[in-house]
Amino acid sequence: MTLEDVARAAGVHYSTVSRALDPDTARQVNVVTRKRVAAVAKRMGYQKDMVASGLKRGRTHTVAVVVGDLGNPNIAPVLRGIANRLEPAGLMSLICESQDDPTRLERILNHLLSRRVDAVIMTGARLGDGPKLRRIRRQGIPVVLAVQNVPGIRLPAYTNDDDLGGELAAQHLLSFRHRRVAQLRGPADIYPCLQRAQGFSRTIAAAGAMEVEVRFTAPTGSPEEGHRMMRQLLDSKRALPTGIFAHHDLMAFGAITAAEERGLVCPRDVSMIGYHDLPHVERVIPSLTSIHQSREELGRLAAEALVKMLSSADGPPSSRKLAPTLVVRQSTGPPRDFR
Amino acid sequence: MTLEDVARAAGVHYSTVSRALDPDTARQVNVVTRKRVAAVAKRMGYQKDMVASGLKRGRTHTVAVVVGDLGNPNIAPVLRGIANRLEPAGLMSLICESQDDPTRLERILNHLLSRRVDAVIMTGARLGDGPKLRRIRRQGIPVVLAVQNVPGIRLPAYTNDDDLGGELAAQHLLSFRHRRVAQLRGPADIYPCLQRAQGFSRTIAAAGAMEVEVRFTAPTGSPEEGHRMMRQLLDSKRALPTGIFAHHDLMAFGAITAAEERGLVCPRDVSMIGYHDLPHVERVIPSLTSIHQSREELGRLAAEALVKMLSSADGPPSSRKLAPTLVVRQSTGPPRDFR
DNA sequence: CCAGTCGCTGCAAACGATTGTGGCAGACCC
DNA sequence: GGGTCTGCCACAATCGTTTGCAGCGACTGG
Repeated sequence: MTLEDVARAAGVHYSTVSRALDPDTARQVNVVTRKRVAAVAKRMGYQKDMVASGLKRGRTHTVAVVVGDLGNPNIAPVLRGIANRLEPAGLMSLICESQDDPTRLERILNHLLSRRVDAVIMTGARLGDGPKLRRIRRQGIPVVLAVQNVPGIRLPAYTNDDDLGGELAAQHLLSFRHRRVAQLRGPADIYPCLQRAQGFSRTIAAAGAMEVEVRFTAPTGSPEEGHRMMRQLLDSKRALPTGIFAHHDLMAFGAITAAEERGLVCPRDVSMIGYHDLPHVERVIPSLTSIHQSREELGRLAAEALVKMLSSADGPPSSRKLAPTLVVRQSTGPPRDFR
Repeated sequence: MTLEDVARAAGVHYSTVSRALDPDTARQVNVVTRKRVAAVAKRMGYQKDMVASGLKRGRTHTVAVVVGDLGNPNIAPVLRGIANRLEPAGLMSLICESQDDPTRLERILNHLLSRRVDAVIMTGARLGDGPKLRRIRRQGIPVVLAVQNVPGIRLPAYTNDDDLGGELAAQHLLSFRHRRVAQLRGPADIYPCLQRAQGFSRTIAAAGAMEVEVRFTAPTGSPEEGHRMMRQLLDSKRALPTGIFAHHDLMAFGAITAAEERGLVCPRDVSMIGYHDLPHVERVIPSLTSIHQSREELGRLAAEALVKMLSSADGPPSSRKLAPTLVVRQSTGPPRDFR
């Protein structure tokens, strides 16, 4: 079922059919032929071949969405935000998982070039990914970052303000008069984690409180890692911090478990604050104080920016940082001394 | 950067380059020219245009994955299973969200035809979707179902055995000697929910126990719906069941809350068993007894089947049903009379 | 030595759409 | 009435690959 079939049935040349069916060129063909062609096309169930169209026009109407880890439950809402915003623009998302592996990412990006995607949304950028992304950009393909930013990169980015998130966590602990705190850090090559750490440390230092350094950073945000890091704190000869900021809710869970194994009770003996406000953390025991941030909105903004970049020639849209909020629940409270 | 550019640089005709670079035809060209061409292509960074190739060959190397609701946290692992299995076959997944709307689904499927996708994985099939899917199938495009099956459809399906899941839930309650039970049902046009209900009711009836009918089914599996349905049970003049099977963990949460609002304690006054074994339900209070089923594996199987259908001409691969398992936690126990 | 074969490569026609160009009417102006 | 303009449509080239076919040496067997 091609243009030619329709043309034959309608008694016109196939180029006329092409023009008649494309809203942008439809006015070039007489209204009566246009109607006739449209009717015939509809009756025959003609559907334009997007592949052929893509070859000729150089537009595939496809946006690649690169995800670090599809197992991460935080990512689904972002994908949804992206897909929903892309759809009215006639675009679709091609999903690829880099599995947080630079070599894989490199291979994937090459493949995407070969597929002639119109644009790329990078949701799992790590610190070393800048050059790779710039290479894509230089090929004339718009690239935007979502969720995770990379410092020093000149690409539109739609992220949460993780520095502020760290600050909120610190302020919350300070408000309970914690004077000795620590943080369980996420991966060192993820910029948001660095920012959380920075916002937290800065605020703690400014208040003259004491931050106990934890040497290691977690390679992933799993409960096991949280458990391991908390054990390290518990096993060290230093006095235990009374307030702890985990860079991930799951790490907070693991840390709480580790504390409980030593007979410590949260929040009586140690306050714990998580990050991400995962669904249902309000029902865990103790319900987790956490930092809430948007996900679907981030995807929507990133897609929005891309649609703009694809349709207009003016400069790249500006980045945006969304403010996270603190959700206070049962896992934080005043330190023992103040009860 | 096209075949022609490479050909010029290598001093051969571009058709020779095409043959030299395709492993399937490479043996048609002399080994020394082949090496030279390969070297030149590599040096120039040539990448074949998949769009043009797709037009000529009629293969886009793209598989559409239709998802009912991207907000559902259960879906991400399925996508991961799909993507991981597709990747080594050189395929990529194009994601589309039907938002559980038949009209939208229709539009999406048409669009997919226009994009000439190689195959379709349908993860969110509802009861009325059979004809639409058959239409795609008739166009020669392989279709497989994942997660949600549809009765009477002759398509390979990779699902969990929800009838068995219902049976397990019933057996568990019976093992505690519950004699009066009820279920909070999920959407009526989702086959897995029907099967859960059927497996549950059958097992309860066979044991001679009593199932209290709840008239309504939930349009979604949200906590609010669970709350609403539980309230209905509590408000009815009939004696309250001692064991309740919710078709979704979130509905179980809502139901527990509703019970607590009436001063009932779970599991002392009423046992609650959920479905899906969502991440972290082991930490909620009370930790939820639930039915665990696979997700990533389902995606992997569906993708596997598609790859087979695309590469070989023999009949459709056979469907598979994975057995769920019961995970016993704190939200279930013996009814009060037996303590 | 010649016909037949074989290995290699070039030629050109597709795939299905888009789009610049040109031609043919009819309308219009003076 | 001749010239110009305008509206409408057909023609054909093009996007970058794939692939059947043909040509052309070289080799081989009789």
